[in-house]
Amino acid sequence: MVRMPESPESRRYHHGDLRAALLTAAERTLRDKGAASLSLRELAREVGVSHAAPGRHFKDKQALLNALALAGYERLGQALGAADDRALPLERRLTALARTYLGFAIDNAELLELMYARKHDPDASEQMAAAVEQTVGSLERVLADAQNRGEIIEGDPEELNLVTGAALHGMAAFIAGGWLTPEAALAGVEGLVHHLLHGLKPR
Amino acid sequence: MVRMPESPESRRYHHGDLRAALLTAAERTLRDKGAASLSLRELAREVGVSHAAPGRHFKDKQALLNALALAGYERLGQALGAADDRALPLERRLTALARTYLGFAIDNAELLELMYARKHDPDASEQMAAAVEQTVGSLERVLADAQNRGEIIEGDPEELNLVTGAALHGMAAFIAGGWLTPEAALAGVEGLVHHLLHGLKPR
DNA sequence: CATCATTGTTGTCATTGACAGCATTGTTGG
DNA sequence: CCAACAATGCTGTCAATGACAACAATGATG
Repeated sequence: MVRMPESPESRRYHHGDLRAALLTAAERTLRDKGAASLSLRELAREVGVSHAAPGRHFKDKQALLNALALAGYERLGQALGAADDRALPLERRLTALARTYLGFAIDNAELLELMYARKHDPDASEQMAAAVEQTVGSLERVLADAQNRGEIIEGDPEELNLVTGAALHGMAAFIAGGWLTPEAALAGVEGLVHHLLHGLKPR
Repeated sequence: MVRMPESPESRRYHHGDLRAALLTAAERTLRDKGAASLSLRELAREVGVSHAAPGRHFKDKQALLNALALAGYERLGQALGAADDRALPLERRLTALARTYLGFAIDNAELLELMYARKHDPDASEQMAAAVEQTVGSLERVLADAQNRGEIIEGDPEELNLVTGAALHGMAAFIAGGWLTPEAALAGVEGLVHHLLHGLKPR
């Protein structure tokens, strides 16, 4: 009396792609109910497996979160890469990049918070580092190009990356943290980039 | 065999100032072992009270975290206020402010992360909002003064606050998140402020 | 000093993450 | 074709935790 499939496709002993299913469910829960109320057992229930099944795919809860964050960075990196049009004039190019980043922050506030909150597993961070690099790389590329073209000042690229990155990151954090509404954020992008490029001092 | 004080002053039925003791212990734990491993019961043990005692002072765990964050904002706000010298020329004044903020981020990385991660209790946020306002206020004051003196461009103050605030916040987040070492951060402050004021475009 | 609000205490519950041991399935080499 | 064997799931169990209820000691107040 054990083998009694309740619906055609459910109840296979092997789920097929549990890992992916868990990640998907996790991200949905994250979006709906926040990172706090993310429980492995709850996920298992949602996906329809036993409470210990997730353990086969994620060593512990942190591993699940790491995977989630990694996926986030990959999507963000890809979005940024796709949004970067080298043909655009600097200010518009940067604005487009910023808009994309902030858009991601708006649509994935909770996820972004997760991504920021690294609990550096020294091994998981290899992949992570690569993913992060790809997101940061987009910005670096824009600035490097601009520097090569003489559109922005010379000087240590690291420093320029830092300023620009910090400003973008700060905005995104404002959004993710709820200090800034999506509307206000998007409305401010243009000004943000402008002021970054032109400075606050009168010319 | 119940009433047997193990040391002179310990073991009073009423702790005297449990609330404060809990907050202190919590902050220490936060600093040492991170926000994740912060348990009410553990705190109770450290302070030497029963596992349910904290419940008298904090409705639930989140309330404790809120109180912690609030205290953080108060300290930060005070530090910023104290560091702001209206007599200083703009760039130095701003740099001093930034240094103070980043210093706080360095010394209280975990706490800062807590402060960013608001779970808006609509009531607790009144006090919180006031505390936040005080920290943000420092920056606003500097920029408003500068604008009055014609040292920076005119235009919507909100927008200027946003850019500057985002850049500072971003740096602090980099520190709190471990992407930036304290040394690198402090070394970059000067450049950050400079680039903010003067812009990235050549003059 | 009798009453009552504060503040602690013990006891209990459901939930959770982690792990151990076993069961089922899929795969691979003989 | 099938006998290992690896992967992947399952059930059972544990200790820790947050939350709550009922009760006890203390302190404040009229």
